Amino acid sequence: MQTYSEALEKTDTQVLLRDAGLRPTRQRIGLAHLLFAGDCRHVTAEDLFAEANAAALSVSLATVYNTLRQFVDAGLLREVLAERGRAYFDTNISDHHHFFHVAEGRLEDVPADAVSIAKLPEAPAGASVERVDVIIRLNKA
Amino acid sequence: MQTYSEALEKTDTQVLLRDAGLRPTRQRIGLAHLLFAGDCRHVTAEDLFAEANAAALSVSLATVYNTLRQFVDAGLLREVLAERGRAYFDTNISDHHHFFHVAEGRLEDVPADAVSIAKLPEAPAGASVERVDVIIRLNKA
DNA sequence: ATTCATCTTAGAATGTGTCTAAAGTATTGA
DNA sequence: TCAATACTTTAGACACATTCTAAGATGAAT
Repeated sequence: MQTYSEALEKTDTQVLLRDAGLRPTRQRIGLAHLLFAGDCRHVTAEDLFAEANAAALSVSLATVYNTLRQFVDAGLLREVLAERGRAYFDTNISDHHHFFHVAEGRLEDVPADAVSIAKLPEAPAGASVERVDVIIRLNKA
Repeated sequence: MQTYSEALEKTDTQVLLRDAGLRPTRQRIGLAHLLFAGDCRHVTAEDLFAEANAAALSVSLATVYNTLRQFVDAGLLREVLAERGRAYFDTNISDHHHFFHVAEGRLEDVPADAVSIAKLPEAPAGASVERVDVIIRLNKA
């Protein structure tokens, strides 16, 4: 049995997936639900895989990787590179920046209006700016 | 036979290493020479390994990795994370930022004075800012 | 020269992520 | 509703960058 609000959320998730050009399969719905249900989050593929298992969502690790990549390509997620050899996925796709707690390997959002970039160089000839990533690396005080 | 200027450079490299608390071994001297002889550069471990081989410097891949890490720890190099699964090492350790040409997988320096960050958030309690990385991601125009 | 700590190395191991090909599932059209 | 079709999922193999291990080599100090 599911509640009315859960049913609504599932429906919303299906619309989200369809709008992104992705078939709403059981796995994608479940993963999207885990990712987008609560507040904004920063997860690794392994994190999400573990969460899915814990939530009794049967999904393979390969599908978690495939799905994360599809969500990034569809603009539902943003990939953040903060640490050697591991990708983080951020459910907050609005314009913003990041703190990275080096010792803990943890990302934290910095609202766009907390950083002001007063001057940026021109893109070199033949190139255009896709995005400006600002990562503020933090140590223990 | 080596020229006077090469001898001087080798000596300088040895001083550099000693000052960094690293024994000036044949491998470290050779790699430092490759890295710091010319202009500022952005290399991967494999790049440097290939270059060493081409220069008839006998060194193992493990040593290239070890050495790059030691140079980063000693502040002689800066590690730049711009691409999933691969680390770049920048011989320019002065305060500056980067363009990243996504299609080519290539980094390009942006002088510090070409970017002006007018406002930055406070570090969260218990943390202090180690560095602010700005990466301007570029696509083909 | 001898000794000792440090360094290098080959090869194994790890960790993250991708690929393959076979079986499963959603969608479409009759 | 039922095939037919196209897309998905999956286990397991694979690829790649990087680190580890332990044994031999080298540099530094006496």
